[in-house]
Order: sequence, then C-alpha cells, then structure tokens
Amino acid sequence: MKHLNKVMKALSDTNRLKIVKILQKKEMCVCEIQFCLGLAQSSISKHLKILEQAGLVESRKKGLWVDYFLSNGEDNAYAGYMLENLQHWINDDPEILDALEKASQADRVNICKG
Amino acid sequence: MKHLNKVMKALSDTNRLKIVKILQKKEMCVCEIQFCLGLAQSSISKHLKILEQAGLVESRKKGLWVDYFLSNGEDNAYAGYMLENLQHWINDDPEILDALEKASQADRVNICKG
DNA sequence: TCGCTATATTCCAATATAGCGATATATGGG
DNA sequence: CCCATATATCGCTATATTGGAATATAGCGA
Repeated sequence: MKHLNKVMKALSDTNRLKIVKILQKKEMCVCEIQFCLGLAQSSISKHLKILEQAGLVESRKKGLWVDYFLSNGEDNAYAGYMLENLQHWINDDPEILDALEKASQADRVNICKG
Repeated sequence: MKHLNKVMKALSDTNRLKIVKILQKKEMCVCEIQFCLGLAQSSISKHLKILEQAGLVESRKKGLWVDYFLSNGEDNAYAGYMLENLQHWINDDPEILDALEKASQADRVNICKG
C-alpha cells in the first residue's frame, strides 16, 4: 500500500499534475519546467523530487542541466498505470493547455543563461 | 483538473484506501467501517464525506443507519476509473487483508446498540 | 583555481490535513 | 413528548504540505 500511497500523494497536487502532463510532450530540465509553471526554482525541484520518489519521473544529468522525463513504470507498477491513465486525462483543462503551450515555447538556452 | 485533483486527494490517505477496499466487498454503515479501521466515529464520518465529495462513494439512509457504497462513477469519471483500478490493486496488502477480515465479521447489530 | 550557472537543500511562514472528544442532529420506540 | 441510538458537525491540537528566499552543491570554461 505504501507504493500506491506515494503515487497518489504525488499526483494529488495540481502543480505536479501539470509537470507530468508537460513531460508527456518532451523531457525537460528544471528551468524549462519552471518557465511552464511559474513557480520558484526551489519549489520545482521539490516537486520533482516527490515525483521521482514515487517512481513517476526519472532524471538524467546532462552537463549543468538535469533532464527529467517520465518513468517507464518499472520501479513502481502503480506509477506506470497512473502515467498510462494520465495520457488520456485532463487534456482539455485550460491550465494544462496553458502549461503545454508554454512547454512548446520553452527552450533552455533562452530561458537560462540570463 | 479540479475533479481529478479531488479524487487523487481522496485516495492519497491510507485509511480512505482501506474504506474503498472494504466497500468493494459489501456496503456498510459507519459503525461497521469504524469497526474495521479502529478510528473514532467522527474520523470515519469525515473520511466518508471526503470520499463522497470526490464522487467515490455514495450513501443511503436506512432508518438510523446510513449505508455507504461505492459510486458507479457517473458523478465523476475519474472516480469511476480509479475505482475500477482499485479492484485489482493492493489486494495482497496485509493492512487491507486485515480490514477485509474484520469486514467479513462486521455486523451492525452486534457492533452498535451498546 | 576562480567564477558563472543550473540544480538541490535548508529554513521559515502560511495553510491544509488527520485525529479525537464534545456536541448537535435525526430517527425510531415507548 | 421523551429517551436511546447512529451519524454529522464543531472545536481543538498535532502534524504535514506548500511556497519562497537564502544558501549549498556540482559542472563547465577561462
């Protein structure tokens, strides 16, 4: 039950739902995600940690940047099922659409280094 | 997104997960659920209200008792999907098994009235 | 090594949540 | 109407969560 509980807690925050939805489009670094959501950098980092510990996302260091992407569900089966569900869910929500729109504009080179 | 968020929040508590799992077996009144979980009656009532407002459970007055049962998902599609998922999830968890065992013994006439 | 930058962590304030006891509400029986 | 019972609500405390500013860490280039 612990694994399921972690997944549910991770997905019970709207900002983390937004992160999952934009990562469905492409993998992103922290500053790109920050650009999409408009929260402080530390808040994004914390949300990503919660998602990572629930087995929903994984990360890969790429020089200075850390790329986050959706997990394949190997680590936590419940996470895999929920990610599959979320492919089809809340695609019409205005806040999600807004975040996705920003995600399509997000480019780490323009966002950072300034 | 609000509907999904309510469902996720409702399912992000282990006691509420237990309630959903035991209601999969049979509908129950508040005192029977209380017997299965071992929480105060007011706490059970509050959990049930949260589950109800998320569209996961419904209730039916039956004299002094109020029977709670799983929703059919008409009210909130996300609730319906999650209830379907939960049919297959955490069935081997020891805490769930314990609650289910208690549920099979629970009989409102013995539990209440003194 | 030194600085610059991207990310992680720590600390703190504000708010939300879970739990319980006490009380209120509602129903059925006498 | 009055009492007993089942459930809901209120008031409170302890804990968890969220968010941000400040700081620490890590990698890159000069």
